[in-house]
Amino acid sequence: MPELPEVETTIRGLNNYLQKGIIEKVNVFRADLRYEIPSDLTQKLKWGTIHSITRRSKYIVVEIDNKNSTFTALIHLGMSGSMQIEKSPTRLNKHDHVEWVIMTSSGRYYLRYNDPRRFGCIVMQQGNAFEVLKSHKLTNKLGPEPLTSDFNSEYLVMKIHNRKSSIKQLIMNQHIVVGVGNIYASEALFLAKVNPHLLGNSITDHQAKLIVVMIKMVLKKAIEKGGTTLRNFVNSEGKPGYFQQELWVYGREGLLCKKCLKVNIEREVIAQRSTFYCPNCQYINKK
DNA sequence: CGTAGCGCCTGCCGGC
DNA sequence: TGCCGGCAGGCGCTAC
Repeated sequence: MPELPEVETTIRGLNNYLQKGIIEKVNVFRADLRYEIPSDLTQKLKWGTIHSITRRSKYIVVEIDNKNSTFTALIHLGMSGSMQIEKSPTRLNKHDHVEWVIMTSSGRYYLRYNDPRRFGCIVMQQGNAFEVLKSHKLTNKLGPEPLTSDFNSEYLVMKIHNRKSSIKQLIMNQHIVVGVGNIYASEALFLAKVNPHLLGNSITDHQAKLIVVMIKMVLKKAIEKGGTTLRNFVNSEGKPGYFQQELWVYGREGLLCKKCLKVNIEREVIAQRSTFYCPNCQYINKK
């Protein structure tokens, strides 16, 4: 579920409360997520200090110092995950799988990992965040962050110019650029006026420039709005995002295009994922 | 190497 | 009311 803006919103919330916190206890209620949570996680993290909470791609990256060693946890929210902070040990919600009890200078907090579908994961490896991201199988082949200058149109053209997949699939490919998921892929292509069916090898330099600009723009605006809440995404303080009000095409099948006001938004399945576009604004010019 | 398809799992919604 | 199909913000694995 969460794409880059929702994960970014989540880590900003966590950093508001948990900086330099000490992990007093870890409770694992259910370990069978995408990968089994290692059974020594509890013991290894106990009395560790949270050194940093950052984001890489859609992973929440938590670096923890403990005695003479450093560990880094990579937390992925999958399709339906979220993290929430409670100020008191309230009753657990359904699908709360892990809880960290964290003591900070402003008090004790209960951080819960909730994930109904359990497509998310929590993995941990010895080393600091940089070392683990560079070496871990899940993160060592990731493409550039979309909001950095490493992601530019020259790079994108280089990665897609000989690809036969659709541009929609390519911008969702985390080896090409990270963070773009199913909502923001449709939105960015709409803003760039590029039809999602177009193949990578047919994208012009001009279109690549627009795609890059629009990916950056849509992600930045979504972060400002606290992300998109379709069903149940809430940030770490339990509040929803507000970007769904600004969506041009996602989830608007059969509704009038808000830009051209001429035709209805269409939904088609591309690579097993719902794809929304305006057949007028994103018309394919066949020569 | 690139591409296509499957499967992991729970919940919700609409139609009958 | 209940059952069933379809759908859901991700991504790794496999086969070709």
